[in-house]
Amino acid sequence: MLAEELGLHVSTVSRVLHAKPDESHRAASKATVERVRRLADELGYRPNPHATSLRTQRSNLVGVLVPRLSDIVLATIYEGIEESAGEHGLSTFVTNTRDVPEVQRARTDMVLARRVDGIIFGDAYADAEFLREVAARGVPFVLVSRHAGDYPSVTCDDYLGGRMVGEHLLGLGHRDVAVVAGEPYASTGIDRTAGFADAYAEAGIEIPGHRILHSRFDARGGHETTARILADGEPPSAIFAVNDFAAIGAFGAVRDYGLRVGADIAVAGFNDTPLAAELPVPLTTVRSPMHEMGRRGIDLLARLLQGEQVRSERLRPELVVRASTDPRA
Amino acid sequence: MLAEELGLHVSTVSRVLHAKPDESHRAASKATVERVRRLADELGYRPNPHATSLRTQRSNLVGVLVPRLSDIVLATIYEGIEESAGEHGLSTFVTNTRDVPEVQRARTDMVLARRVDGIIFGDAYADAEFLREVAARGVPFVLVSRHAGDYPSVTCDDYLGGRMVGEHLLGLGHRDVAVVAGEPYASTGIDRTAGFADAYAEAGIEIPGHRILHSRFDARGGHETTARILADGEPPSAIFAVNDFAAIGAFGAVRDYGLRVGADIAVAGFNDTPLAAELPVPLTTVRSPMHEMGRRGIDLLARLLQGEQVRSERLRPELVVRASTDPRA
DNA sequence: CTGAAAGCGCTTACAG
DNA sequence: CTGAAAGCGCTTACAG
Repeated sequence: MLAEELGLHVSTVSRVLHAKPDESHRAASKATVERVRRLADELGYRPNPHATSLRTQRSNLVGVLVPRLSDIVLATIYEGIEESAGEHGLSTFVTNTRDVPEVQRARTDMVLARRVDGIIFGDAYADAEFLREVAARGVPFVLVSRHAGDYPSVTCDDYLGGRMVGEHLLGLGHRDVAVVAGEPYASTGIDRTAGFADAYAEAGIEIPGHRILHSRFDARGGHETTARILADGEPPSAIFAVNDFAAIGAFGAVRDYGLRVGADIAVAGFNDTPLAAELPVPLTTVRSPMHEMGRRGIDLLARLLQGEQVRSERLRPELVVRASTDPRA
Repeated sequence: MLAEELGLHVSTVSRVLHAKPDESHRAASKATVERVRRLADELGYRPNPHATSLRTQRSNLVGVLVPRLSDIVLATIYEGIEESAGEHGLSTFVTNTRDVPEVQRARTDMVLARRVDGIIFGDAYADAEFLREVAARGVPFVLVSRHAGDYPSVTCDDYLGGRMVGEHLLGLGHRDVAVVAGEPYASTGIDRTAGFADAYAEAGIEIPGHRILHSRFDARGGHETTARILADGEPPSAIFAVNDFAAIGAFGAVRDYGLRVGADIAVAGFNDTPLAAELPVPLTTVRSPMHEMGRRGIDLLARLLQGEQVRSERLRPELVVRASTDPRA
């Protein structure tokens, strides 16, 4: 440690630098404390975190696994995580797993090899199979975006969001509707679809199985799946895509089919990404607190690392009506 | 190190684990090598990287600074970086700087405090002022996406891309055009605008200053700036927005103004993000090799860390014509 | 009030 | 062929 031009022992300096403001007197004399502090920030001294980790057996590092960072939803959640991590004295690093189980496993091993104190999974499979293994290894972790099993998670109330869309479309008189439902292993798509279907069921309308199709979460996935829906007999009068990208892909498919979004067929998405409002036909969608989800996620993990008990959180969504479902909007 | 149930000294084990396949005989006897290796992967042994870093004075860590990860362009570049980093035995971590100089400085300090071996900047200011400081500190770094000064960089040939759009619009007969030019400090926007303007200049058309407006790089920025262009006298017949998000924002502004993209006014973007093709009016844009940029960026840095000399790379863009400029497309 | 020792888990040059 | 020592930069309980 460079601060030995003070003629002090490392241990003294270390003590000073670690003392809480109010008990610095236990570390060294007032004069010494003063000198150490001054030189430290004059030199911009920063303890070597590798040495600290080695010594304290705590890295203050957390690994974050996401399906892909190029998905703006996850990127935004990660921004929240990173932002709040600093406030807890934690450093984070993200990695993409593309929702591929072998990659999830490999990346988990990688972050563990880097001796993280905990993990945030943004790519949980609803079956929680892999998570059980991780839990069995005693690794502290938290889920964001998707929930699974009883593991601590911070999610949007996706079921409620799906209901909101269902009730909205019902209110507009749509009775023949279809769902671009996302991947079958993600609680987001599952819950949004369930909430939507339940709203219809309560109105006495059972959405038939062939109207609910799984899909990838990106624009191309939404396009392909919507094209299949449109190719299947009479087109529905409304489509609920469980995220905005899939909805934008639905726009493309509707366009190719020769129909106009909003005028001929209603389309709704989910997440209210920044693009939704800017589309030529603005997209009706459900605002989910992505940033907040990230912040709360790391907060939860920080508390877990302190040994506290934590409870899952479910954040409230909000319906945003635009012209893609309601021309008057 | 746990592998001492072999009854061997740590140093022997370490030697074995670090020997290249062909010279393992210099590390230990054949039998010992065998035993060590077997137990190591039976136990999934992974050396503690903090200890290794401390000892070797090399962290194999690289810090990546980007304006924001929720910008799909940067997120995709980062995916390329992360992918290729593994092949070089490097680990990366990203952080957002929001293009704010104080944040860039703070985050640079932060990654340095974590003892990275090098940095990749995706947020370089064209004036290179801050980069000169970093270089003066002797930190190895590489730029991606934007270039600045003579520092090693991997970028798209943005000037050429801008030219391509200019020539395309000229070919379609557009003479009164406007540019949503992006932030004045980013080489991407600067070069794309310059290439575009030069194409027009060579055709004898000087684009007037009030037709070239700076803007934020996101959808809202594109919207606001386009609205200003449209409010300023007779609308141009075509708009070049220097990235796809700004172009999508331009879509929104054109729509609000009561015009139709493609039919009444041509709009072109840049980057060919996955959404471009899916828009209700598909977007003409320039494909830039984002993923590849990331891969090459970390390759360059890896070579720099080996002490090699490196040269900047400029990757070739490709024009993708769609209906937003050409209804026949 | 301050120093000195021990030790976190490695790697490397050296000794035997 | 293998062991033992030194040391990377810290922190912490202990001694004086």
